Amino acid sequence: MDIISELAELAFASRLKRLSERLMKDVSLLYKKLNVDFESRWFSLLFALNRKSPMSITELASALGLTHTAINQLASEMIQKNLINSTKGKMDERQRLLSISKNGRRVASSLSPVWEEIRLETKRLIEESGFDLLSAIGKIENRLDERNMYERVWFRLKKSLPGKLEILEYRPAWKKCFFELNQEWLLENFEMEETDLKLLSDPNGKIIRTGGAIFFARIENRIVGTCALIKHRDGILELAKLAVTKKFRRNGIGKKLVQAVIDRAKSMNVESLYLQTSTVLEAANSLYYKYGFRKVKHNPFGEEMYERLTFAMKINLINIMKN
Amino acid sequence: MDIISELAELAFASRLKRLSERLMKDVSLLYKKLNVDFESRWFSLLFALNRKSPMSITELASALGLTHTAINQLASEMIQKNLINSTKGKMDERQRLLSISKNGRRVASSLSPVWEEIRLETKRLIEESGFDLLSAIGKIENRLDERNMYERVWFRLKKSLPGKLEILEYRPAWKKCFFELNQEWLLENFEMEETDLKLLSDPNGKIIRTGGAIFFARIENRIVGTCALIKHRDGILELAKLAVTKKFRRNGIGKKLVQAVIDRAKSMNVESLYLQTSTVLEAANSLYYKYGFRKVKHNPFGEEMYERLTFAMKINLINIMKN
DNA sequence: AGATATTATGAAACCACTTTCATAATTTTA
DNA sequence: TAAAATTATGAAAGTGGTTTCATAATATCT
Repeated sequence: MDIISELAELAFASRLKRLSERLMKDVSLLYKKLNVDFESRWFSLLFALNRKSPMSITELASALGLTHTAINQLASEMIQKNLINSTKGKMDERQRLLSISKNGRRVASSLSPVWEEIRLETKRLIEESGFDLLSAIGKIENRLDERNMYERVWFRLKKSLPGKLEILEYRPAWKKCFFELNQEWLLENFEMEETDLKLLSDPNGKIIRTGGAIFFARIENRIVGTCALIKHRDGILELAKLAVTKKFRRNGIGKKLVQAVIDRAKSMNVESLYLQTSTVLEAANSLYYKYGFRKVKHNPFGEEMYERLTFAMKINLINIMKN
Repeated sequence: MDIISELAELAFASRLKRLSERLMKDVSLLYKKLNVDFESRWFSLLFALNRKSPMSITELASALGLTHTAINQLASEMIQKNLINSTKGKMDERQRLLSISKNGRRVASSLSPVWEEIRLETKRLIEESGFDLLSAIGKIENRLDERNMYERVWFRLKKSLPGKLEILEYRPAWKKCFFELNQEWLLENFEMEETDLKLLSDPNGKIIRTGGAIFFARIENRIVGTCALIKHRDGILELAKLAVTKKFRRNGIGKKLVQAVIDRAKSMNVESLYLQTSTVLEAANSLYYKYGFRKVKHNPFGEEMYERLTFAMKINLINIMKN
C-alpha cells in the first residue's frame, strides 16, 4: 500500500522528493562503488566552475538555485579536496571568487564518461516514461514564477489577494522591477521604444530627481505593480508607466496606484494632471475615466514623443479638491 | 542564468528536488498565513490515520515511504499537539499503535477545504504543463524498481553487473523472494498451478527439511535469482525452480545457480540428478544441455505432476566425477 | 561628502529527515 | 524447546541543506 501515490495531487511534492532522493542516492552509491573520491553534491558546483571560472559565491548561488550559504559550505569542502581555489575579488573586496583548480579539471575530465552515462540513462528513463518530463517541469516552474502555490490557493480560499497590498515609494532596489513591469505590458501591446528604454533605465535620474515620484504595489514582499508621476520641465505633471503584472490584474491594484499618484499630484498644488494613453489600452482607459480623467484635444507633450499612437487625458486637481 | 535547467538530464534529480521544496514551502507558508497550528509535514501521517486507525509505526513508514524513525519523530510531535494517540500493541508487544485523536479528526475536517484547494490547484498546475506528470512519475518509479539508476549506469560503464554475484543458501527472510522469482517466469510462460503454489509457499517444509537445498543469487543486497535441489521421498534428486529475474538474465546467473545445485548433488553421493522442463523454456534447456543434462524417456516424477507439458532430463553425477 | 541603503559573505542555529546502533519481542529452524 | 534469525522500536548522531543574524565593503542619494 503506497498512500503517497494514492494521494495523487495532494502528495505531488512528496513524490517528486521521493524520486529525487532515490536518484541522488543512486549516484552517490555509484561514485562510492567506482571508488572515486567524489560526492554527488559537488557535481553542479564543479560543473559550473569548469564551464566558467572564476565566479563569485552569490553568482553561483543564483545559477545553481541554492543559497549563498550552501555554496559557501560546498566550497569549503571542495577547497579541502583541492578541487577548487578561492581568491579575493579584485574589483569588489567583499567578494570571494571561486575557480576550478588544475586537480579539479582533472577530476572533471576523468568523471566525464560517468556523467555522460548518467545523462544517457536518465534520458532513457525519462523517454520510457513517455512524457517530456524536463519540459513539463520547466513549464510548471514558469507557472509558479508567475504566481506561486501559496498565492494560488489563498486566492481560491479567500477570493482575495494573499496578504495585504502596500503602496510604497521608490527604492533603488526596485529599479529592475520598474523596468520589467513596464516591459511586460509594453511588449503585450507595442514594442519597446527608445523613449521607453531611456526612462525605464534611469528612473531615479529621469523621474525622481526631476521632482516626480514612483509608487510600487507590494504583496507579500513581491512587487506586482508600479506607477510614476513625472514632472516635466515646463511644470506639467504626467501620470505614466502604470503597470500591474498580468497575474495580479483585476484586483484593484491599478486603482490604488493611480490614487497614490493623484494624491501626490494634489499635494504639489498644481492645477492639472495629464497622462498619455492609447486606445488599445482599454482597461487602463476605463480606469482613468472613472477617476475623472478626460480626453484633451491638445496633447501638451507633443505628438512625436512616442512612435505608438497616443492621446492625452487630463484631470482637474483643483476641482476635485473642492468636492 | 540557470545552470540547473541547462544541465538537462544531468540535473534531473536536482530539478525535481527544487520543485518539490518550492511546493512544500508554499504549503507551509499557507498554514502559517491562515493562522493554523499545523505543519505541512504532519499531513500525510494525519491523513493516513484519518483513513485507517490504528496503524503501527512500521506499517505507516512503508505506506508513506519514510523511515520508521521519521514516523516515530513525527508521532512524538503530533502526540504533543494532541492530534494522535499511541497505544501498545495487543497482539505484538513490540508494536506501538498510532491512531487519530478526536481533536485530530476535528483538525482534519477543518483543514479539508484547504487540502481540497491545494489538490485542485496542483491538478491545474499539472494540467497546464500539458503532461500527465503523476503517471509519468509512476512509470519512472516502476522502471527504477526493476533496475535502479546505479545498476543501470554501472552496467553501461562496465558492461558487467554491478558489485559481485554471491550464491547463498536459503534464509527465512528470502521465502518471499523464492515465491516471487518463480512466479515471475511461471506467469511469463504458463499459469501458476496448485503444485507450484504448495511448493513455493513452504520452501522450508517442502524442500529444505526433506533434505534438499535452495540457492539464491544476490547482487548488491538484492536477490535476483534462485534454484532449488529437491530430494524426493524415493531418494531421487531434482533440480527445480530455476528463476532469474528478467532484468538480470543473460549475465550467467543461471549458470552459477545450476552449478551450485550440481555441486551440492554431487556431495550427496547420488548417481543422478533429474529435472523437469518444458520445450517452451528454450534458454533454460540449452543451459541444461551445456551442463550435461540429457532427455530421458521415462519421467521418474510421473506425468501427472504438472498440468503443463513437461519432459525430464538427467545428468550422471558419477561420470562427471570421473572426468 | 556624509548619510542611507544594499550587497557579499560567513558563523551559528535550525530543519526534516536518514543512518547507525542498541534493545526487546517474536518467529523460524534445528 | 533452545538457538538463530528477524522484526519493531527508539536514542543519538549525521546529512545536506536553509534561516537568521552579524559584519564589512559598495553604491546611491541628498
